[in-house]
Amino acid sequence: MDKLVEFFKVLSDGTRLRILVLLFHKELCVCEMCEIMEETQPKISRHLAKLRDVGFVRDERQGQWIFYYLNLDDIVMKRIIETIVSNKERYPVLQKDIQRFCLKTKWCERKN
Amino acid sequence: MDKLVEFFKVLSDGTRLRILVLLFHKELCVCEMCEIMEETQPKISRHLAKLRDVGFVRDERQGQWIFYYLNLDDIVMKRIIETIVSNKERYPVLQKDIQRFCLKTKWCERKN
DNA sequence: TACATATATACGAATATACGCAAATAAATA
DNA sequence: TATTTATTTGCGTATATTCGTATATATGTA
Repeated sequence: MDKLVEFFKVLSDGTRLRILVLLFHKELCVCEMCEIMEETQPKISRHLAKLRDVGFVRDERQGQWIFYYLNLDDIVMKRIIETIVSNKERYPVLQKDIQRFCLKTKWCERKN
Repeated sequence: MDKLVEFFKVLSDGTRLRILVLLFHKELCVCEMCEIMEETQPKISRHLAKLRDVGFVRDERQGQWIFYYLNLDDIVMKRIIETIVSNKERYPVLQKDIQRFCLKTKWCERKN
């Protein structure tokens, strides 16, 4: 249960919830998240560090950028994120993030 | 999104998660929860107060006892609890609570 | 090498959280 | 009314969380 409680602690911050929902759609580097979420870089970076520390995301440097990937192996946690995403129309902030994500034209270069 | 984040904040404490999972099965009074969860009464009471303050449970006095009911109208929140319950075998603490709940023989008297 | 860009981190301030213990309140009963 | 049982609450303590700002680190490029 501890891991599940830890997961909920992670989700109990709006910034981290938004990050996880975005990474559910696609891997993103820090500056892409800053732009999409309209948040400062240290703020995003700090929350990503927490997410990485508990293993819910993983990072991969590609040149100048560090890309973050959702890393949920747990089926319960995965289903929780899916439930939120499939009800995104009920959460304006999340919906707006996803909209900016979809409308984004300039992406940092992925190697793979 | 705020309400959802608030919900996760509630779930990010093991005691409250256990309470919600129990109340998902049946309404319970404070002393029944104390016995099932093997926790002190002030501890349970304080967490119930938080849950009531944010509206996730409601209370109803019946004589000497105050019974608490799960009060989740939100479909996303409901589904999250359902997901946890239907995977309870993966969470020993929750499973043990439910087991003690099922084996319980003496109940405080319900009026309705 | 010098500089720009991307990312992480240190630090201090403000705030929140959980807990144990003791005491207060409320209802039931002798 | 006095007592017991059920529940809540006040208080002090320890700890955790978030944020902004400034700075450090790492990589790419001129």
